[in-house]
Amino acid sequence: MYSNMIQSAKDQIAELTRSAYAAAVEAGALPAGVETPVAVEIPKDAANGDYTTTFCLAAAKAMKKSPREVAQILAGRMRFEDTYFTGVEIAGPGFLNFRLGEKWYAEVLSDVLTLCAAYGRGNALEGKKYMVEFVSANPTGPMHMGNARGGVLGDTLASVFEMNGAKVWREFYVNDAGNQIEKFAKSIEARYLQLIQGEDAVEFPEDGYQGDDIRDLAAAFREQYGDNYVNCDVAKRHADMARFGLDRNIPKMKSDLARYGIEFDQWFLESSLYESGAVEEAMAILTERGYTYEKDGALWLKTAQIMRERLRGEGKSDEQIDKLDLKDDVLRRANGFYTYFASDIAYHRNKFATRGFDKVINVWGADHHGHVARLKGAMDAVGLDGDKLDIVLMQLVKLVRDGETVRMSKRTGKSISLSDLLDEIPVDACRWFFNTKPDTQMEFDLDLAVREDSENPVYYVQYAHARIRSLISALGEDGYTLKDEVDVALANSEQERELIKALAAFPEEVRMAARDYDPSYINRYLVSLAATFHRFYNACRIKGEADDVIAVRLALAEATDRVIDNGLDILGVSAPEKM
RNA sequence: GCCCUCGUAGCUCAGCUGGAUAGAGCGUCCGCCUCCUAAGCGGAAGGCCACGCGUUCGAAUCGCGUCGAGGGUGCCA
Repeated sequence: MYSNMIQSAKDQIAELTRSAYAAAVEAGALPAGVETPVAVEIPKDAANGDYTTTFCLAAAKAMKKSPREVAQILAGRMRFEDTYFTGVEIAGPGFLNFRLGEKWYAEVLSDVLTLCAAYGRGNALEGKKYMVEFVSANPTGPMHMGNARGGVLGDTLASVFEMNGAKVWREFYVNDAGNQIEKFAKSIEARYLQLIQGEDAVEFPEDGYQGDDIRDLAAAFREQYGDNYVNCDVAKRHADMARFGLDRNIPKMKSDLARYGIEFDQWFLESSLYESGAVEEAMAILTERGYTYEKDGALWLKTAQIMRERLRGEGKSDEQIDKLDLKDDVLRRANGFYTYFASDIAYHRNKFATRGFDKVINVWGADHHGHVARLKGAMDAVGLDGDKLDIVLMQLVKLVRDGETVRMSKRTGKSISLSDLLDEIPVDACRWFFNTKPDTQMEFDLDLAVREDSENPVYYVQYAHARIRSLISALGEDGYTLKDEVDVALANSEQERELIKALAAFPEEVRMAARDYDPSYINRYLVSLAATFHRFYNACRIKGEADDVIAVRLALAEATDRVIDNGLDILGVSAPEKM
């Protein structure tokens, strides 16, 4: 059961317009064969109707008449019985403006109250198996602001897909293999030996991880194993130290993310791809398909050729492609180790070929953008469809306090980690603020996020919810509860009509958030819904009115509350009863 | 050099597949509680939509170019 009353209204106008055109052709008033699509919009100014179509402006030329003439002819042939509309008027250069009738308002209200928690759901992605892979932070150290933003964004995006009917899998890819793990092990090793033999006796690797967290791991390792690893096989020492570090870091990441309300269906280990032979297998397929070659002792992927094929498919000319200066990529280094790219190909092949996802969305930091096209191309090269993989790139987060950029934590003097942030900012505010449009650089105002007042949009929305709860309970004490039947015609003030229209918009916002991979539609919508409610609350009293007026206004308040609840639920922000 | 993202009010940002006088919040100024939560509401001021050319009935929106900001440019992940 779904409801999208905006879409329903638009569909009706398109239908009304098309049949009016057909009738006009029949009568010989307009030429046949004009296929201009009927675009339906909601005018910014309600004075121009509740809905409008620009069909006459767009089709006039092909019909060899002025837009207003076309409008005249069509308007005269529209029948509004059993539609949501009361009539049509011609305006401006040739707009057809339609006015909603009671039927539409009544259906919106009853849909919200009937569907309850399901109101807002859509079927655009019905039956689709989606994966959202996000955060996937390097397990060699603490997570940073970018991971926090990615975590919230990915989690909310996943919820948005679910609301549109998809079956969604949330996944964290753990880079527990390869070069950086070796570096991780060597860093712990150096700190461990330094603890025992003195700082100066052991040189710290030049490209090692400098953070205190590595020192802590080394100390903990020593506490557990004493000096046993001083004279030990180096390979074993590295392996055991890496294992030790990961076994501490990964649970920490899980618990840090859990503080943000983020839970994954799976933590997928990169190492498992090596253990299962999936990397070898993917490389074999690429080789078999003729996309690899060996040079300088390394195994290379013919990225330039693959990308050329892909870009040609997108309609790019050879000249444009030449300018890109495409280069091939190393899959297996001369030292015998596979690159990250190689395991990533195996990983994404696993997502599609082994696990059968229809669509995979990866949330990445914008600094990875150079990798996007290559990975899509590599999917083509292993015989899959790179277009099933979409990457959401997020720009960086800039923390601001007192109008100045903050790079370091006050407390630790280090770059601010995801858990540091939560020590300072409530989780609701974090989830709200990080859920911004991914492709814009984000300024996170620490002063604003902690403010518990009207300047903070989280509280503005939560306040609307709390206000409604208290209103409803006050009415309940007077014996007024939600009725099955109310007369929407009594809710005919401007504020009431606007509120119902706002309620009707929710499913459409949920749909667009999924379409554009941008869950911040929900944030903006909720602020606007809350504002519409506050205006209604101010203009329309409830207590003390006639019983049937109380009934319909109470229903409006209930419905608004329901929608705010559903919206906040998608965002993972709480909806307090009292504030 | 080349590629990606961005440039809209003092600040943070909306503006959907081109549509009617360019929107919101914050900040500034002026009002509104004997009455359901004033964490609210109403009003005022504030814009060459970076700039130029083009496409069209119509451009903040699409195309090309210039300038500016951030990111990337791969045997790192």
